[in-house]
Amino acid sequence: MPVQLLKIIKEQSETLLPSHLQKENLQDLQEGCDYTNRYIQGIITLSYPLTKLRDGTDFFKIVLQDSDNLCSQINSINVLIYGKMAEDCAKIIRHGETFIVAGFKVVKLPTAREDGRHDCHLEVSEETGSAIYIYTKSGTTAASETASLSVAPKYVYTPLHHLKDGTIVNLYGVVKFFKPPHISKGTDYCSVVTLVDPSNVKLTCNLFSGNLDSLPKIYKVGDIVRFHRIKIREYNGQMQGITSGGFASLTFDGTVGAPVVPRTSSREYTFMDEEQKTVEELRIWAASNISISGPAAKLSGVQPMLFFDLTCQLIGKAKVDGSSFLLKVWDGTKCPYPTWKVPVEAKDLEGEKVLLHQLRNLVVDILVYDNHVQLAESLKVGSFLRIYSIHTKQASADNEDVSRIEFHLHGGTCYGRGIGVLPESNPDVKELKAFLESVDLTDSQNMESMCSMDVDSTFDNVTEYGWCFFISLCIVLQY
DNA sequence: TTAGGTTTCG
Repeated sequence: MPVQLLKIIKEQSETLLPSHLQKENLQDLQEGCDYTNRYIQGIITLSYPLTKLRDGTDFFKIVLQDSDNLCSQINSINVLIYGKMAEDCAKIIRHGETFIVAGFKVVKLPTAREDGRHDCHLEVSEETGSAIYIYTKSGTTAASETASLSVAPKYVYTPLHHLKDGTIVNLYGVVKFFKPPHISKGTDYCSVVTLVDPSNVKLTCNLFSGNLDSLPKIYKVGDIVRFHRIKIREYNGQMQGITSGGFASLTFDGTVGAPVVPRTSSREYTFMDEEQKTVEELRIWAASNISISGPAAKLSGVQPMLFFDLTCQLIGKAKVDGSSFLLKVWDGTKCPYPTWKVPVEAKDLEGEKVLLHQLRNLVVDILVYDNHVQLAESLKVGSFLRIYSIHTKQASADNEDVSRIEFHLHGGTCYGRGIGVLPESNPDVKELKAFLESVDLTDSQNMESMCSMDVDSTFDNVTEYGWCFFISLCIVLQY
């Protein structure tokens, strides 16, 4: 049986291996030595597609990380598997699982590696007497002829002050700063996240993915994240994290006492009591060590010349020109200043016209620029957003004697400037929805008549449309 | 590859 799936019980994995096998350290591997009765154990951090060599031999390559020495400079190694074993392994293995190989050959590479991996690789095949043991999760019986029960792999989490250049690690952190996912200048979405932990070390991570959904779902400073398989590099004298193959994340609300429910796009993830405890401990630490009082504001609290984060509902949107896009939003409160209206062609405006008119004194126009345009175009009317670092600017048009407040989301991502879509399950969204449903639109009309400075009125006879508006509003708010 | 935190052309 070349590839065996083993059942492991907590830490006692060795007892299930043949007794003649001795463990070898990754750091001590040398070309030319006899490893017939030695084994290397590690976590699978990367695997490549199964291929065939020119002579028809199956070939499968994986990267193994030494889970006992996560902090050492060189802690991973390429494992090249040939023949039947390659085929078997390709069917069975998953990232994060523990992999043991015995009876391998060590081959030194001609040039030094620069990616933190060992300068040798392991060659493994049935013909040379190799044996492979995989600790797999229960249920993954795909290609196994043997019993295949086991516990989930045990992950090791590195505190932020123990990170070393060139390693791939798992870690927890509290979000101190973040840029919501935005389109990078390359091919992927990018999110920048700065974490801290009780060691008081900061780590800025550059996360990239072609799939928006696989980046962490961070909504506010103070959220807690768990990253798996993040690569650590030194940049400008500081450690930096960057996504590597197999990167996965969980995000938790950072509020003490809130349910510990991970936000993730992974179909499968491990999350046990121990991890729940870690999240709860980090919440308590963060409560007294992180300032989460962000620049959030309601529209009723905005002032000219201010940057703030707005949680709101999208009511309408419109193309303006190639480099800017209009979002019409509300949060149920009224801005104390007259606000600008961005002129757009009626045909370019998407959104329920009746509702837009009904809410016209509560809706504000936010003009987003450059890199935010593409994301803004994709937003669905009715969805809930958090727009980060909106700039309010006071400006008066030549033909008006009153100055109006303009809302801009400038280009770029400084200070986390960007747009995030919040799910309906988000506590802030639930609160906002309840508030929006309670807004008395009769009052809104009254406010209009009382507010002499507000000159926006396309047509004033609202009573004529009253019931129609009310019913439409009820329908929209239902969704 | 991309970004690498530290606000604004509009």
